[in-house]
Amino acid sequence: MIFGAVALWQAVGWQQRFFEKSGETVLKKTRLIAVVGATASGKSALAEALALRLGGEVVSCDSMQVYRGMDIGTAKPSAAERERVPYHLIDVVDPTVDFSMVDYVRAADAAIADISARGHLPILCGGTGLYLDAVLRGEPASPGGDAALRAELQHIAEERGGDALYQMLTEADPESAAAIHPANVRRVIRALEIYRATGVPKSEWDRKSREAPPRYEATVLGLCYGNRELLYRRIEERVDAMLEAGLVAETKRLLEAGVFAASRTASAAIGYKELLPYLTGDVTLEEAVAELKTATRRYAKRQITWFSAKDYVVPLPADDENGPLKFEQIVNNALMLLKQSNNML
RNA sequence: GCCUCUGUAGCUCAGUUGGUAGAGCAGGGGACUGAAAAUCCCCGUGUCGUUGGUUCGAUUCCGACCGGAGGCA
Repeated sequence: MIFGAVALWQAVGWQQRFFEKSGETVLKKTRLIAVVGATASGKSALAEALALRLGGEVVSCDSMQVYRGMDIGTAKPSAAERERVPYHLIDVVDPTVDFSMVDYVRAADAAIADISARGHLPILCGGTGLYLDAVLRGEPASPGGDAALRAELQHIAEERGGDALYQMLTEADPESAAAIHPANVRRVIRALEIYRATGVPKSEWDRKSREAPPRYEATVLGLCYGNRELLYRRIEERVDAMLEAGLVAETKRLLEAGVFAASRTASAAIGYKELLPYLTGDVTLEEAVAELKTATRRYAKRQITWFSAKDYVVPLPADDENGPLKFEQIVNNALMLLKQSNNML
């Protein structure tokens, strides 16, 4: 019964199309699905299985997989996996480039349009919640920051302290100030930067983009674990596997290539960041690995918090009272949920 | 076998001149609109090893016992 539906979807095609609705010609939004969840929750395998069954192509939704050369640490799909299903937005920039949310949205829009135009189903897959959010909602209405202004504000924070900077924001844009914690200097700077550049409060820009209609007809599946211990075990195993696959050597290579000194974002990647002190001889490998596992667990926790707060995420359990579910079971449940989501047809 | 030190939160430890206890780490919860694998906020009740005794009251003092570390033999 599921396969009947699939055949129909494929026959119709996924591309954007117009249709008549009470005498008006309306642009039908492009259909896509997304698989999200914490790191190591099993997103990639599920996305691949869905792509194979639904005639889809995977669009990575990951802030670090975009970087070339950062392969093991970011858990990119293997060559074999990339042969089975087409992948997009992996290895698109050099690690020295500061890639951001807006760059991602533009690249993702293009990839989605391309996949859809070929009659395939775009399947976003990844753990960078902000990026997915931005794709669904559109890039922020507020303008990008000016490097000189940002540097100036950064300087003030260092010289006079974060409180002084926050005081400036309170005077210029009290509404945004109320929503930002004074200790979160990075956010305070961003809000000030927007206000200085446009004279309009950040909160105003945000409201505008929040009210924009959804850009895609999306179903978002969120892999989740009732028993967090299970997820943590998977994280542990995955980190060990990465080390076995040569994560230390990869980190060393990137370090020697000057990548971490040159980039702001790539050098923040979990895995490399924790192994660096080992390579410089400041901690033992054992200590570095323990730190890496801890950092990964905390990252997973932040992802869980993010995704569980999003009302568009449809929970897809990866376990039950008896332990982990079989992979085939998860895939079947996913297909069922996709079928049930009433905008799927 | 004897002597010394030690046993307090998942871990490492602090502390109570006797009035049932607190830090760091781990962990938990949350925020998040151009750095997001980032950034930031909030959260500490545990048979104070066991068991007797002294005491109005013991985790704190005393004894015994059971773990652990070291020393002497």
